[in-house]
Amino acid sequence: MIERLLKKLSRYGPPSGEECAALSAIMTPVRRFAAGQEVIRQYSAPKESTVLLSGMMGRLVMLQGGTQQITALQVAGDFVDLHAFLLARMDHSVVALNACEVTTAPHAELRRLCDLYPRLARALWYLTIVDASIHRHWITVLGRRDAIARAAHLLCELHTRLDDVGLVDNGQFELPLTQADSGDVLGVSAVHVNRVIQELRARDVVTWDRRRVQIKDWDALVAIAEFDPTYLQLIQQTET
Amino acid sequence: MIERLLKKLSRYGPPSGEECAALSAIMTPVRRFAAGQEVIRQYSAPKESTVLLSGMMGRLVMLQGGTQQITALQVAGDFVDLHAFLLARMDHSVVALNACEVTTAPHAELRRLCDLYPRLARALWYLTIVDASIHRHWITVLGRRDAIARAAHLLCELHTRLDDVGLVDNGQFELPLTQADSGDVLGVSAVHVNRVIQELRARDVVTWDRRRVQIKDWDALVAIAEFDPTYLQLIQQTET
DNA sequence: CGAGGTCTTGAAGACGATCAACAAACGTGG
DNA sequence: CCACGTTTGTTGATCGTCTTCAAGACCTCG
Repeated sequence: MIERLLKKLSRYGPPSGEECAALSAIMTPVRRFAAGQEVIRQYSAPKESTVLLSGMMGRLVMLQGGTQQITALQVAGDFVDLHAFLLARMDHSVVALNACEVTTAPHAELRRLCDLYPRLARALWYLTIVDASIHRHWITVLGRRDAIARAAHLLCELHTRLDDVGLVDNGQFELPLTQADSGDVLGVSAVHVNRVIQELRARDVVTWDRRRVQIKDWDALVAIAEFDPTYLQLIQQTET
Repeated sequence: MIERLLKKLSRYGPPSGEECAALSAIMTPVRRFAAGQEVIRQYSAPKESTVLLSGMMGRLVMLQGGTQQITALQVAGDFVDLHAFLLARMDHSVVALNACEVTTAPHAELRRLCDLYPRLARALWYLTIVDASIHRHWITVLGRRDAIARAAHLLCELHTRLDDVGLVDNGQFELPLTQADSGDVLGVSAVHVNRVIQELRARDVVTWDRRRVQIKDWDALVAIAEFDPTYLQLIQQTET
């Protein structure tokens, strides 16, 4: 069930069969969420952490004045709120962007496993650190790049992350974000997202129609985004 | 020596005397850095992690075209690059913003302690998660707030974090950032930083002169920044 | 006292926000 | 299966924020 998660964990150092089995064993039955549903509520204090099995979710912060910001996107195999394992309260909500399947790991069980298997604990820790690396990267994207580079960057990142879990088909993948949602990710208005997409289309770099993206010129997209996937930490680590 | 760090760690759950002693014991002798010095080089693979004892540092990413972004500021007591413990390569450099004192913890020793003391491991993990929480918050600040709110937010955050380690004196603290540096934190040009500071001065909210900031109207500053310190996680956690 | 860094100011222009209106796609119920 | 309402996407016009460039003033430190 959680193969995709185990694959990500193995990037830090393959967990033993025993560790994999132990982690799999504490997972609760699959639950489903419809597009738009709130999976985790801001300010709540969950007693379990959620693994996304399929679909896409966003971490959403509501601001006064009705504006909102999506601080992260989660794809299949991500441990969506592993940080809640150690943090008292959620500082954001998590919403399903399309139909999603999840399973959860009770915090008490996680704690037991972390005490028992220090290397598994570090592999989980590692996941949260990769998350932080992605956050830092988006700080530079939002701080220093214009709208078209931001949009291109989003597509590059999602292409790479989705490809990693086998969800890219010939340069084509599902992007369940409306243009308004994309604006909340990129920190620009929905109208401007539209104009930027048109620009990308005009340059024959991508097509982006009805929640499906097709990359037509990867190199050009990478150039616009100044994309360097290092920060995604998709290469194998070696415990020194 | 690392009292400030231990205090931060204790927020997750007071480490035992044994854990504190063990952590203190692996720390290397104090090293000093001058303002402007590069403490950790981007793309390097450090074999030890750095604790900032005094001074302030910034995590800096260089971009093509000569622009740069500071993705985080570190204050006394911070474990500056604890994430490097688990990450193969630094995706950014760390520079001293004023005269700094540091000590370091060799990764091999850290690993040994984490195997030995699972609760200490979780407290360290917790530190990296608070870092990520701060990153997420800055994503919303950069994505959704204008320049004056960003500047006010920076001052609010630094006031709160510095106050936490006893470095605020009557609303006054040292901010060793030039206006150009501040621009690299806030994602705006140096010129605009200047204009925003003048606006804050004109509104009688702060004085900010020669690396010293004096908060004159905290409530007004908080209002401009829409500052809510929850994300800094400065309240005591309780392990459930 | 001179030199380099930092701060300040002005003017011009780019980028993106906002508002408003309409078109296209979607989904829901009759 | 169509009708209708709602959501999403598209376009144009106007306006404000912030960038860029350039120049001068002010510190600070050797």
